[in-house]
Amino acid sequence: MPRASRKATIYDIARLSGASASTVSAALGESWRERRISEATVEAIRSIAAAEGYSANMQARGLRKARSGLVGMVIPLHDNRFFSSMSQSFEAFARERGLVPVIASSMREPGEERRIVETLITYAVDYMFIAGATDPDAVSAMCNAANLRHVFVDLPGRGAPSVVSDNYKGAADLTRRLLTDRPISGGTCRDRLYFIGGDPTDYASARRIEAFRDALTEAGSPPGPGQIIACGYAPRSAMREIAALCDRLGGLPAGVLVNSLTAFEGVLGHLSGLPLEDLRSSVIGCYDYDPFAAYLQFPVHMVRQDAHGLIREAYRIIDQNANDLVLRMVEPEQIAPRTFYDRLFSDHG
Amino acid sequence: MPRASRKATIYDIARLSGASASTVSAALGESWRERRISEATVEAIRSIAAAEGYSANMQARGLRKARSGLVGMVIPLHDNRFFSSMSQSFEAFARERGLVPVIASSMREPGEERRIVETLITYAVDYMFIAGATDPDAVSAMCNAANLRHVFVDLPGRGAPSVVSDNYKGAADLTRRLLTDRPISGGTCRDRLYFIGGDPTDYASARRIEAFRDALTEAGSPPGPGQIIACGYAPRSAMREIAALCDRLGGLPAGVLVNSLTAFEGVLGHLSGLPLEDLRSSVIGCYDYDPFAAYLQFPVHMVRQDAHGLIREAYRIIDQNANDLVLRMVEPEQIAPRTFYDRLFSDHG
DNA sequence: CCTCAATGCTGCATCGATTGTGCAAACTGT
DNA sequence: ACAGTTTGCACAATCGATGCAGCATTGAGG
Repeated sequence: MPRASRKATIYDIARLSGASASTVSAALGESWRERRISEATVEAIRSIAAAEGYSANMQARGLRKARSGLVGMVIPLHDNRFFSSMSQSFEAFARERGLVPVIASSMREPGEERRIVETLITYAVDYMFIAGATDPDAVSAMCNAANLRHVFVDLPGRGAPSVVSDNYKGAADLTRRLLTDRPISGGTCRDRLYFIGGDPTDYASARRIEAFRDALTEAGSPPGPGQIIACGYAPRSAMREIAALCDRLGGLPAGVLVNSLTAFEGVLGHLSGLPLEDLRSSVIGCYDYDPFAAYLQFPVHMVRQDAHGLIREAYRIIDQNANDLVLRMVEPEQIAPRTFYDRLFSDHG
Repeated sequence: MPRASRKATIYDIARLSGASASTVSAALGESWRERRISEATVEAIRSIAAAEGYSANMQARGLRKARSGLVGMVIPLHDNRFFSSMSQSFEAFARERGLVPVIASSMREPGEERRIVETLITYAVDYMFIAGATDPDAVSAMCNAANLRHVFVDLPGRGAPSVVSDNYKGAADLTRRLLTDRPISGGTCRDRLYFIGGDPTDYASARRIEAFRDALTEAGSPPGPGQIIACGYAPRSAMREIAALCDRLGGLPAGVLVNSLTAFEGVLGHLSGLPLEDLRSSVIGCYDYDPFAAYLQFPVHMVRQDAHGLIREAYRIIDQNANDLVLRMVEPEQIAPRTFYDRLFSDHG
């Protein structure tokens, strides 16, 4: 039992075993065979190391080998179903490769994002994923200066391979589902579909808005100017906007496509104050998925993005050492109201 | 612009500035004043470093200083509202202190937990938080061997300071609320409250079960053997158990306290198949909080744990350098059905 | 008996940053 | 003008692990 407060080093093991530090290093690593250390010596050294509770100092190893064994990922925030799923997958794949994941959240602020990337570079992460980048070009510039391989996820960059959700297809399919449920009937504003939430300068939202527009146009009723209300992600502003919309129209419109769960929280804040009858005459869709939102007083069509698939593809790009500027698409999944249990249970057991 | 693919080091800056490496190191750090480097030299070195895009190599610094600037946290899983909130707070507090957070998930497996702690130790994290530890004693043993300060969160350990949610108070208050809503009336089994979900060997669940039992006893109706159904956290088993219970009783009981959101997903799978009338005659509580779950077809009393407060206290213990075996309690918050918006908006805006 | 090769290991420089020590030059006071 | 102090910096050791180059042994072959 090591009585000292300091951790044992290879020098301690060397002293205890009578071997040299380089032999200890080789014996504890993979290279002892090619360095012609006898099996007996290796065994002896290993048992002493185990007895001393030795474990390598990654700082020293990383310094010498110029790699850290760390993989970095930047996400906008932890406290979000989509991104925390990405974290979970990111970590699982990292462990599979014997790497240690470091996940940092940028709060969607370009400054914070840059600082995080800087930090990860100083820690010499072996490669990096950036999810929902706010300034992909700046990130690529920094990574290239540091010779660091990186992949953009969920929001593409021009400076590196990217893996994104097929926002266009997801939103187009969702819009078509809403239209099937509640076909565009009369010509009044109340008979139309509305798009609420998100930031039109945001890549994902822009694609979804485009799809919404195209799907409506394809159905013979291109959206008017007031039909797309990209009021950001905050619940509060979504609540204000849906209330204002209902005021303007004199009631709920035929359908609402809410862009993001946070905006949906706000919309719900308004809807929950309405009589159930009103809700039943409208159709609600939400881009993104929450199991409880699927169980509301009224049916909600949802889209579940494939966080695991996005990360899988990102790792695949890294594994293949592919540096060409690919833009890979991963399809989201449509979730019909109140049917998630079948899927959930067929997945897990 | 640095043409090489390698990152600039202090030696590069030293060469370019005509100063020595030690002067560069001092100039770029905090110690230049006490090392009596002239302000002019410092400025010159800093501008060259900036031009070269220099940033320190943390592996080298960490090796020399025997600290890494990393803080570790182990959580059971990322993909969970409570724990991802903890991640968010953990990261914010870490940044406030100029540290880099490393968060790893143990999947509630003791083996994985040990491996993660080992890994964090090899990366020389400056201190570590362990949330929902599965084997706190083993963790403490490893940390002590490595001379690593650590704090247990959400589930206490005997080997280090701990910060936990006041599970007893939260569950007792929730139980009393349910009793207020639906006072124990007749003597039949259907007129009672039931506790569903969680693992009785788990610290948090055990405390909650104890509180449930005490609150019922205090109300003059101690729970019978079948009234506490700790069937784990999986939605599937919770769904099976609530269905079996309703079968046994011939309908929904007077009230159900569901222990965890995941179990609640399962319960909901059953409840959603029942007529709304049946639900309205029962009262539902859930330990843990989800904004959408607060908007179901029927009122749900929820408990929101104070993830931010837990982490704040954990950091406070670290900051105070307090190593005595404190067990600090953080109170959860009761959330009445459908009232969360007031709070949400008063928080954020 | 001597050469040559294989075996099993050791020594030493190295990665990049920090820090204790030392040492000129400039400056102060007398 | 000279001792003593301050200023401003350079040198070199160090952190722990790695890997190249080399150096004794031992054994085989002629």
